[in-house]
Amino acid sequence: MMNRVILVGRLTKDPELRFTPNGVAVATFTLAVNRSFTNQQGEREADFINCVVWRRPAENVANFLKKGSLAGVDGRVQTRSYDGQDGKRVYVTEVLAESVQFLEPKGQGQTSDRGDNNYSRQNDQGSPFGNQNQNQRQNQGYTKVDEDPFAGGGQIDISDDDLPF
Amino acid sequence: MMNRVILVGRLTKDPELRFTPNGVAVATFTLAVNRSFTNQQGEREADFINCVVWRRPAENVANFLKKGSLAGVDGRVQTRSYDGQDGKRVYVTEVLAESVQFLEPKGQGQTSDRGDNNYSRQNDQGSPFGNQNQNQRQNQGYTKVDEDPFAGGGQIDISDDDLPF
Amino acid sequence: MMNRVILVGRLTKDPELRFTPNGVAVATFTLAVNRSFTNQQGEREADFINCVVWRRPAENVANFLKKGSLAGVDGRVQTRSYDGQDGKRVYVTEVLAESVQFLEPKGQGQTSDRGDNNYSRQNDQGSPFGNQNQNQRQNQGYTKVDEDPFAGGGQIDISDDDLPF
Amino acid sequence: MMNRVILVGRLTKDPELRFTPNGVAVATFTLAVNRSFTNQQGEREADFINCVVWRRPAENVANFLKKGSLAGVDGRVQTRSYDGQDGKRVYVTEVLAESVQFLEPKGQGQTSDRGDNNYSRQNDQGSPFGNQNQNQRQNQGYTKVDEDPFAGGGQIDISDDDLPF
DNA sequence: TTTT
DNA sequence: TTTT
Repeated sequence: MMNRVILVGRLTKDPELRFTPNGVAVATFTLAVNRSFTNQQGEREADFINCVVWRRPAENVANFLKKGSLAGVDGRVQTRSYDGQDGKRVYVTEVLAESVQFLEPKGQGQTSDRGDNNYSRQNDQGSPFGNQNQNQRQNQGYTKVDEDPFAGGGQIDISDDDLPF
Repeated sequence: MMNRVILVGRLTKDPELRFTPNGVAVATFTLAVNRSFTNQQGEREADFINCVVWRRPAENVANFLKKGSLAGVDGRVQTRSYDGQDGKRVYVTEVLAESVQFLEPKGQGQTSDRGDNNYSRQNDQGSPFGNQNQNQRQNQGYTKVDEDPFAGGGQIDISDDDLPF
Repeated sequence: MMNRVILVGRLTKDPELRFTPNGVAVATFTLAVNRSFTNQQGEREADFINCVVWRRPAENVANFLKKGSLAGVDGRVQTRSYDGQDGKRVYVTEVLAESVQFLEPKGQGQTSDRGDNNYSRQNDQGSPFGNQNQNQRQNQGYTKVDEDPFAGGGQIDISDDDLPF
Repeated sequence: MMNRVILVGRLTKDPELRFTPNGVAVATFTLAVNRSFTNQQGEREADFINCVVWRRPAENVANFLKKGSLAGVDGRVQTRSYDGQDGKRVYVTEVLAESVQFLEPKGQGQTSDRGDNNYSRQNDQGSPFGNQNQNQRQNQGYTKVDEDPFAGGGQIDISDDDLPF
């Protein structure tokens, strides 16, 4: 079994940083990756790929990337599911970034690599995108770190069972 | 911009082969890729990744792979969206397989590689999964190739605008 | 069998463009890819990876990349061997670039993708690095395209048998 | 900077397991990866790619893989150089395997993944292939683990400076 | 015999 | 509901 994804693209908006109840950082962002070919209408389309990154690299992403930043992701494809508000199961496919590379001219040389720390690969999992997948409108309960990461209730909807502790 | 995915896993069920109104073959299948680590409960989970493949390799997939087959995929992450039956937009992330490798002991050496043909990369796109992502139960309108690939109305819900003609 | 390489790094010097006797363009360059970790001495090392690219993308590489350019490569690992001048066999491992991405701020959006053309994957092979691997000092017989690509004798030391004709 | 390689192929011979003076295991093997296309003569060629793997996965490789085994490698391209016996510098390009997947029917589910341990990515480096690259004939000074891994002098020609201690 |  |  093998599972490897490499992406280079631009953030569609600022990354979102959240924390689990245990204080583990997790950042989410969407990469727009322009296709190398044009469609029937001669337009160059893009894929908009949701990415998740945990711990130290998550903090680096939040600190160094913003809307429009060029970034590279090395990670795996991850699937999960949850019960939607209308009662039916929703399936989500996203990219778990194991390392994130900052490719902006000024940010060059910056790396956000989980290989720099001591966390085992087992740690990188979970579902920091809200239970709405690409629909993150009702995330108002979550706290972005640059606002108040430890604010009461500023938590992510991941049970501790899914977390690396 | 770069976008590359490599997967090795097993088909969760037989692949589905369909044809566009213009007779272009497209196969869909889901790969179960076991994770290399265990979760909090010590269980080894898997990711279930939807894959799409077009034209000649699609036919090879339909002919040589079945539920449980070990296969490798080299392709890209692709996103698309459609209007769900409840009126809200549904976002889908899947893998566009550019080549599929048959890794079964007997099938070794078999390849389904889009590089063997003359189609440009522009051709490989579209959305052969029904409009339900991992929920393909109501695909009754589509024709599986091993039933009657050219049956009247046996078509895929892709507008011709999305197709390589 | 699967074989996929993705690199992002900087050209160590200007790419070299040559032509086969049949006029097929081939460019070679070396990517310096900084490692994401430091060595025992706390220094960040790099890998210097030889890359080869054929035809249209080769010309794009020669036209748009130069020493220091940030570039992404999507390709395969390729090995070949030849008889060295001292009579013993020399083994070479390099990267056959199937597409090259220009990641410089000004060059953004520029792509050199073999998927844009009609060449089959079979075409991308051969050994445009001189028979000296990383030692290209005696390339004086080869003609760079911006000098005179079709000058008499301005050829690459590849037999026609290795070429896509 | 990004550097990722994924290979699936067969071992050309039994892997070789050695130990550094500090007792760190390192295995080397060559993967034959058949190309997906044929050459001018209609023959299907292969690339013969040298791979290196460290520590626990190295021991798993030595224990579970042998000549002819189907294996998958996820790693990076690594270059190094050394002074050849004739005084000139020799440059080597090989694959540093970060995880190795056993794809044999019986070995399925077996994984040799460095993500299962606590070693940081910094640890995975060095040059366990003899100083002859693809020419490993005079390795008689190294000790294969299944002979006597801790025999006096059974060491690898890596200075401690290159090792993770 | 190397890039920023 | 998207990036340059």
